[in-house]
Amino acid sequence: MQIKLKLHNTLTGKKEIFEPLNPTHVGMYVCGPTVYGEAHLGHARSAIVFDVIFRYLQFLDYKVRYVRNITDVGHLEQDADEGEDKIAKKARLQQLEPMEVAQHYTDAYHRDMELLNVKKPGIEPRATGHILEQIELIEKIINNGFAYEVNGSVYFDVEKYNEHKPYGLLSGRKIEDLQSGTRELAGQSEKRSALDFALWKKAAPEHIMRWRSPWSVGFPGWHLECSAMSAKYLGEQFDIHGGGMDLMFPHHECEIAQCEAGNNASPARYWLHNNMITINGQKMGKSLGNFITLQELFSGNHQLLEQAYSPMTVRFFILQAHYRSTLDFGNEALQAAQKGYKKLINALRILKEFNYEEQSENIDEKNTQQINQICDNCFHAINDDFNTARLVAQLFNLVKKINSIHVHQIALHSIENATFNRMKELFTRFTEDVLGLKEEESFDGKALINALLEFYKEAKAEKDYETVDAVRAKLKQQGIVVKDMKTGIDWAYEE
RNA sequence: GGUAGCGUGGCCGAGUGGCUAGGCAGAGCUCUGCAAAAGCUCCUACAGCGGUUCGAAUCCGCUCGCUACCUCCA
Repeated sequence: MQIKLKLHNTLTGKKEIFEPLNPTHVGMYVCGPTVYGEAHLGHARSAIVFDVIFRYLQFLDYKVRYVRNITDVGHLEQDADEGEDKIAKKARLQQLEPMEVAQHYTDAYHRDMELLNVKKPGIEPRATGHILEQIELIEKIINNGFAYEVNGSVYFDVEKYNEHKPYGLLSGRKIEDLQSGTRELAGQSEKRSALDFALWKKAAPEHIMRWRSPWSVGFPGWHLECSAMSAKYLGEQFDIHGGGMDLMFPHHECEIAQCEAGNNASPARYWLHNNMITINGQKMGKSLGNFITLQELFSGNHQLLEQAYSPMTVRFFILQAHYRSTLDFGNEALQAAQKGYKKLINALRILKEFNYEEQSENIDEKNTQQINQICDNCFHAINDDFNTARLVAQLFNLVKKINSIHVHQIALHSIENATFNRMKELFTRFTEDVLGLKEEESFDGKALINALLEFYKEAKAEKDYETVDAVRAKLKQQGIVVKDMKTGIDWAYEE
């Protein structure tokens, strides 16, 4: 069965059949986090959405080069002309080296991503490690006449660029509309137009993140890193560029302009944007201060949280919605996700234990046909712009079949052998390999040992030595020895 | 103000012209020492008003409500 993968391309506003530049390889670049704070639910969504896309492309046997950057030169805060680097600001507050702050939050991000079972990208480049590449790109843009230098800073000339190629294609904006929407800062700006953006900024004396360049000692502009790093690792043209919808304008728009102006090529063929997480219908974000960090979610330590939610619950919650829809946070929804996740994972466990031996002579045509249909539907769902919500729905249809087989309402061997194998393979691979859901052990091993020791104690009191020996043997199999001491019963790891 | 989008059953959330998504919650039944799990059944909605159509949640128009982007943000 061959259905083509379709994806929604922000650049065209349409669903298109995915055709990579090279039929066997895919290059994908996703905007990663700016590491000046703890990762929150929004970061998780973006990471998980593109993780699933990465996983599914691999499932389809593409060789994928996945690049997700770490932004450790912060973007400018507030107005460009008086901006202070976010990382530098945080560093001053905490009396730390900027790189120390960046490292701390990078580590925190990695820790959270690992908990969420997000695969590591193939390359995770840092902006500070690619200052030279950024300088080179600026030089190309200047040489092509699309940037100008003022007092050691370099700005991108949006109007000039717009004469060459339309600016605003990605976000559906027209330069006239943008111009009417901005107000000129009288005399304060070095920029020729309010729409222009910085490629290089001369550092003020107190600015602690600084590098030498042909123009000044300073730091690169807000959008440059992604252009420089994607070109370096994926080439001037590659297949997929992803990120949050909030990055569409101006970040991705500027990226396109920079690449066109410097390399004369539109960087990505397909632009994918995930929608926002909302909280009471309002966007969750750093700027609004209404975000919930992943650590708070995992620990339940937040005013809005009624309980802790495990990483897999969070992952499942995100996958139950399509990535281009907003997803509203709520305790009720998270609790529903928790139950749903466990239902799915219980079925997976059962399925793995089925032992199909020999096909019976009486084939259950109806169920065999239905299972095949559901398997087909799984592909239709995921191939339709990575619709994980529909895929999950189909997997739950299989859960019903799996559970019915488990309680012998459907006879295992009445399902056609090939169909059973197909179900087993697809259910497992879609759940684990594509959706990235895994079994999460929610129990406490030590509590279980203590529970067993209760029985041990009771049996001993009743002089039921058969049970006593059995319990001791079972625990020993797990490398636990029971210690009968005068002071009470205890256990230890077997030495 | 400009641009884009959204409004689906108690909750979350798919669906873009006919073919009851799915999860959670609720009700009943089966199973069962009790309970749970599981299965089956039920609850069958598309903001409002008009229009197009044999047929609309789905297309068009209007009205109401909400949101996002235009400034850093996943």
